[in-house]
Amino acid sequence: MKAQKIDLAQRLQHVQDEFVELWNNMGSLWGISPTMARIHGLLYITGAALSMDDIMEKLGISRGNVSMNLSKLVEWGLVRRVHKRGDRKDYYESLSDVWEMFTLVANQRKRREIDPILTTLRRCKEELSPEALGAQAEAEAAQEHFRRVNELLKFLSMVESLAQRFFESHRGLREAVELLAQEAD
Amino acid sequence: MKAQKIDLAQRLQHVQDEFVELWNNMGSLWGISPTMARIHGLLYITGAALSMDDIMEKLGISRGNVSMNLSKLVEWGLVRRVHKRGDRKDYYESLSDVWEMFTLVANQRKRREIDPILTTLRRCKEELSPEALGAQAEAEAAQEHFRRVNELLKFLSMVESLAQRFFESHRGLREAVELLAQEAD
DNA sequence: TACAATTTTCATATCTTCCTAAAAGGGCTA
DNA sequence: TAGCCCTTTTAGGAAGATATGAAAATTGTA
Repeated sequence: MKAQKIDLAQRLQHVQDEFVELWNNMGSLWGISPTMARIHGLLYITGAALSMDDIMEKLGISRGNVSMNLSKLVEWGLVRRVHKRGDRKDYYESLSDVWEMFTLVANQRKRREIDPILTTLRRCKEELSPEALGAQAEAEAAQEHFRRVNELLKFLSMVESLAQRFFESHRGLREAVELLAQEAD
Repeated sequence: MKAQKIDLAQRLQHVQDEFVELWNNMGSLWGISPTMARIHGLLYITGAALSMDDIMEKLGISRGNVSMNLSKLVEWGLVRRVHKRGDRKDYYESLSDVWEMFTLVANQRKRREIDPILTTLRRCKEELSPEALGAQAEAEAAQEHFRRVNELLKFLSMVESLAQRFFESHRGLREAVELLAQEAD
């Protein structure tokens, strides 16, 4: 029986390592740094509230690094601080709902990356508009530029409005996915 | 009239610069390197077939760099080589359809990032299955790990099957967007 | 308030990624 | 096949991103 327990612990450990490594790679997809992703992966897979020391030890990274990345994770909303009575340490635990996590990340990225792009694109369009160019707007080159900026703007505006609708909560996301899945039958 | 033409050229130049800079930032969102993105941005906004020398000059980057990034762009399918009769230089031109470009990028990322993740996740699930763990599968920790891996797997499988359906061509993407937009009314 | 336990900050060090310049490669044309 | 023109590859270096560790700040307790 003892041997079995040790065995189990090892197996879990192994799966955890594999999972953390996986999350590490997934960081680039989510637009977060690898270490931040690893910490989150560890918290997600274990499902436990861990202290900084736990994390330092399990991932072999320094205290400062853990501290900085944890505070980013908390800021993103993927992880929250929890306290244990009679213990002065802070503990951290991951959200457990995959949909919710995904939605949070998607929203962050939208706000931080898509929105500024839209602003710039609108300005470009402005600068190429007939009002700004006057008679020169007739020029072939100007028209081509205008057309391309506009195409892109149309596309991204659409993406943005859908995101608005479906990504503002994880319920919205579920709804969207169900809708699409249904159609796929 | 002359002054106007010069003026127009300057304005277009300015918009191009702004656009290239924008694309540069967008690189991270698409998962391509900033320079690769800038080159593509330039080709997209000008709508012209440019030579390596043109690109080197307009973006101020070295020949080797342009060469490497162009070949990646061609590999991704975002840019294609074109030849001009009586000219030994290669020229490069971007796709013009925004939907098509987006679909290409999405597919690349799926293949290169999501698919490997799914493979790993399935292996993790395997290792945590009752078959692999036997009686130990009853342990609370094992069950929690299993549940979490499984949640994620379900989520990503769904994403993957939707992507299969809707991202395999840009027509599919349009279809999906229309469906969602409709529902949003 | 003083002390001890934690966490955060920040200057420094390390690592990775990207870029360049130069050399090698490939293919026309004469 | 020699010479030219253009492209690709590569080794090394520069810039940027990340991690570290120790000092400073914060927090809770007596």
